[in-house]
Amino acid sequence: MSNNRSIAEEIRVLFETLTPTERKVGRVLLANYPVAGLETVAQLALRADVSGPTVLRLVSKLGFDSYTGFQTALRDELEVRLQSPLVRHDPGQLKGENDFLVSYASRISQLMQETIAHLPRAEFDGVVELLGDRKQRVWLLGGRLTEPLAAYLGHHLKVVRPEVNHLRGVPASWADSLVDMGKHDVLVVFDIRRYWEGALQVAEMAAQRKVNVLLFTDQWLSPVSRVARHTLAAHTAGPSGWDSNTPLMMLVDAVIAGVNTRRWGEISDRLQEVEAMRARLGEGLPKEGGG
Amino acid sequence: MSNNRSIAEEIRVLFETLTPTERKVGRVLLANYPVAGLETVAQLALRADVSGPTVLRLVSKLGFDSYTGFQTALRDELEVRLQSPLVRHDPGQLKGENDFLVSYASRISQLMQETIAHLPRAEFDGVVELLGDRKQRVWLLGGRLTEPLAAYLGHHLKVVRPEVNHLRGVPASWADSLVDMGKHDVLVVFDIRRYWEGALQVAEMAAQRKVNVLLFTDQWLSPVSRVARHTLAAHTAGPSGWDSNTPLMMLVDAVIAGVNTRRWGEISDRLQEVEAMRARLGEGLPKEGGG
DNA sequence: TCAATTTTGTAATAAAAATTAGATTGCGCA
DNA sequence: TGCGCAATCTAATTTTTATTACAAAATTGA
Repeated sequence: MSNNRSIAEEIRVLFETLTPTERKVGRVLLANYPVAGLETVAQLALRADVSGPTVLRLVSKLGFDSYTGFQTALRDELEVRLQSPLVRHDPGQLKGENDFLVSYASRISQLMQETIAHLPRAEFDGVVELLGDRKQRVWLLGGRLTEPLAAYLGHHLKVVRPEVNHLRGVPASWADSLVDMGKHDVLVVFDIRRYWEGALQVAEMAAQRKVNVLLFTDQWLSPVSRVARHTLAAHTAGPSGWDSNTPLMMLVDAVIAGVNTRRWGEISDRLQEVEAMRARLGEGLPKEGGG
Repeated sequence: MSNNRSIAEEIRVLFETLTPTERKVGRVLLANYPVAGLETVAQLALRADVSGPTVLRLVSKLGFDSYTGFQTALRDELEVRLQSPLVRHDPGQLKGENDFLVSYASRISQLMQETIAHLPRAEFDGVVELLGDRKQRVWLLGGRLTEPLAAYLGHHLKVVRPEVNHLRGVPASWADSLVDMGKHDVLVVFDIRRYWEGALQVAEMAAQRKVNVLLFTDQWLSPVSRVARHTLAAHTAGPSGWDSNTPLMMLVDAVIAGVNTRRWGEISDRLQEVEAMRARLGEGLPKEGGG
């Protein structure tokens, strides 16, 4: 209205000056922009869990003298946006304070692109192949910071295949598992700087027993790569020195998507079963299951 | 109503069978899809130079029993379209494996951009502020799939501040912790679809005790957002695709980065410095090499 | 703690919209 | 030419929706 800022931006700018409930509306609007704003006042109010008048007050603060006017503006914006096929996000348009987040994201995007560019396809395929193979047993091992990633991968694999185990607790206890492993086992190791001696030892022992060792690591390659059948390296050096594990997460996500997509035929049945069970169990505990 | 064809397709299919004036409406609708359909009957009628009832008749032929229902369908379509579905388990889509990784990465990049673009800066600041405040105690709570993310955040926070706790085990045991919480506690909740009832209950109880509830969620906003002091929403994926938690991970990473250096200006400047240096050094990242 | 102020929701009201009924127009065909 | 039928519009009606006024609740500051 007043200026040429988009309504979304206007919301962000005003955000701090809004009352708590008005912020709720703002959040819903931004999180589902702009569709949420095209609903009726009552619907939007319901979504945001506030009353109608609160929605109207926010719209008024945004500079519109009627909800209809607000919607018209949204539609006009949308029309322009949908015309040009390449949506221009114009990250640089927001000046000053938003720089940090925006450049953070673009930096990580860049890291992700690098990660992909340097990743041998054969390695990726090999990993997907092994993890999708139901005749293999899967064992997951993570370091201090990568443990969560291992758990995340485990959760997703458990949905689509049996025999997914997570190595936890003290290293000594892993021997029990290790002694039974052979060429029908896959050991997935996560190891990034600073590399962890224990991981190398376990991986070496496993490799000796013909276990298929898969490695998720950073671009400087954990020594585990020497014994790994396949290695996936993510570029993790974040901005300003500290590491970011987001690119590694993307690799994990990509592997999950790869397994799911490639094995879709096989897993779709299993997925429905799992869904049904989960529904009956009433969306159970948040805790990891196996071990 | 009808099948799973998009409304636009439906119009094209029916086009031959339409009366002359109804076709006018159809043309306007297609030419300005779907925005034209989100206007009022009268507005659309005016655009197409027909009367209101003609519009209604077309809508009726499309299989809707009310104009409102038609608009709802349009909005739903639009919602899906605007959030760029990630990986569809469309077997035909996965032709060249090479494409898979590249397009996967670029889609995730896009999701990350969207995430950032929709994120109210005040929310991010508020989260960093609270998590960086050493006078607060921090409690982490994750759902089935987000538990690892909570753990990841926890690991990093522990490095830079005391009093970081992870709520694990059965929900009942959380009561022990909950009873001691107050306005000097921060409860960080991770909750993405499908939302978890337990998380809401805990968050509600916590909020009642004046605990600062922080929420990491997806763009559809967990109900926890109703009681959360600050909400960070990541754009994950479309309903038909596989969810990717990478954008959420990026948010976590960004928050960690923010907490690590509470001084914004320095980060921002440093970031730009690093960028500039990198440009001048021509991509000076270390190549892969043995460890 | 209590009063002042802001925020928020409820419920009544006004406005606008969708829908329907019936009249009118336009068109093909004997 | 004029009858019959489909297509379309006008205008009345009903329903939905936005809006407003006011009361309740929450928050703030002393």
